Amino acid sequence: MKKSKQETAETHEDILNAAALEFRRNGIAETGLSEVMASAGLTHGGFYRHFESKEQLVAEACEKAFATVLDEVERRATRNSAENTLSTLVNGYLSNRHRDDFRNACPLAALGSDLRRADAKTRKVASAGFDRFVSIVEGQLDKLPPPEAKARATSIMAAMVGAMVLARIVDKPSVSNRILKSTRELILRT
Amino acid sequence: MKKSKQETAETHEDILNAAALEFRRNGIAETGLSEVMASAGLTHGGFYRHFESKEQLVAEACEKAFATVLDEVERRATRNSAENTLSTLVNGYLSNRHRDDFRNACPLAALGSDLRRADAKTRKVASAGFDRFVSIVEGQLDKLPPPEAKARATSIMAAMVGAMVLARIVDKPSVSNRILKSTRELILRT
DNA sequence: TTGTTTAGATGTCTGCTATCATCTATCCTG
DNA sequence: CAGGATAGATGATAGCAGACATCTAAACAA
Repeated sequence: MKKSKQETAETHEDILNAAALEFRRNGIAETGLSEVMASAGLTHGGFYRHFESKEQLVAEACEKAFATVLDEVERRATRNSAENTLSTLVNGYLSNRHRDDFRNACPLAALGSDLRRADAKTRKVASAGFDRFVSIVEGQLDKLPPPEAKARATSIMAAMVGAMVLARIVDKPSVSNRILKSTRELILRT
Repeated sequence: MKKSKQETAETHEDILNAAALEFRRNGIAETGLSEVMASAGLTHGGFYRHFESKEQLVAEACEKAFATVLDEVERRATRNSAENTLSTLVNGYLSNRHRDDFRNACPLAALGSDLRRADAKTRKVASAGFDRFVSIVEGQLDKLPPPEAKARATSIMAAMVGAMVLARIVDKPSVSNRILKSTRELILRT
């Protein structure tokens, strides 16, 4: 049942995409390898032809998730630079859709406390993802001089991630919506 | 090896304190019951004399952690009401000590993505803890009228939790410190 | 004091996990 | 086209998890 090189590469991507989704939705420790493989349409046995350990899968899946999400955010941020894209970015991040749909969810918010406990390689990936996210936000703050812009972008990221984490914990939809709304206001007030 | 009623109650508290610490430090799914019991100075067998399931332990341990942390925050917030206690509260939360020591860590930041996946009872406890935390912050915003104060307090909580989550993920201490500092500034700028 | 209750220790059970061995059918190289 | 290489399926293994049965010594009620 050997597959061609291209098919193998596609399978590798399938596994990564499945893992990136399942980890964000159900947590890293809570997601078994069989679950990931089944979600990719495979059985558990072929896993070690593609990855040497679960830790490596975690690192690669996080990298994939960051790349996908940040490419999309960057694309929308740089599309029409004349508009006020900061509010577009913030309103997109702090939206009900982002809260409820994990297919393009930010790994920082979806895996917050899991990433802290991950191995060094995964934390490196997460740190790089955070840095890139800050840079994108910073690019929307052209009114501020660079040193202040970086600090400001950093604090905006913190507020957005925290709001999303809390909005998903809380069990009353009205409170969840209030968290998102008030944080949009905190960030975007003039 | 039966113990007196008072000793039994003390043991129950010991288990709760051990669980509250281990869950925050290592995660809920990552912490086994034997680990909790050993941390409380016991063996795994006696567990079901005190709790009917791990889920119940999680709920009670979260409640305990919230109560301990919020009592302390409230105590410091209401001590000298003449001072600017908002900055005291924010600087205390967004401190290196809070980031590095899990013994009195805020469960919202330490268990962020774990709480979202917890059972209904635990999420209810977490939601109540969040509400109480917001009320305490709101009490420090006496310059604002009530409706705005609640929204503002909510966004401050989001920023603090997100900053703490990120400060623990990132692998460079300088970046971690920058996250805490810039978020203090975002919240406390006039 | 005597008999009952029970906190906690020891040990077991079932199920799930990550990891690996083996097998087979297909790809790819020579 | 022949033969080695390999993607993925099947199956096994070892370890750990939560949950529970049993045992015992001590607390308590009579």
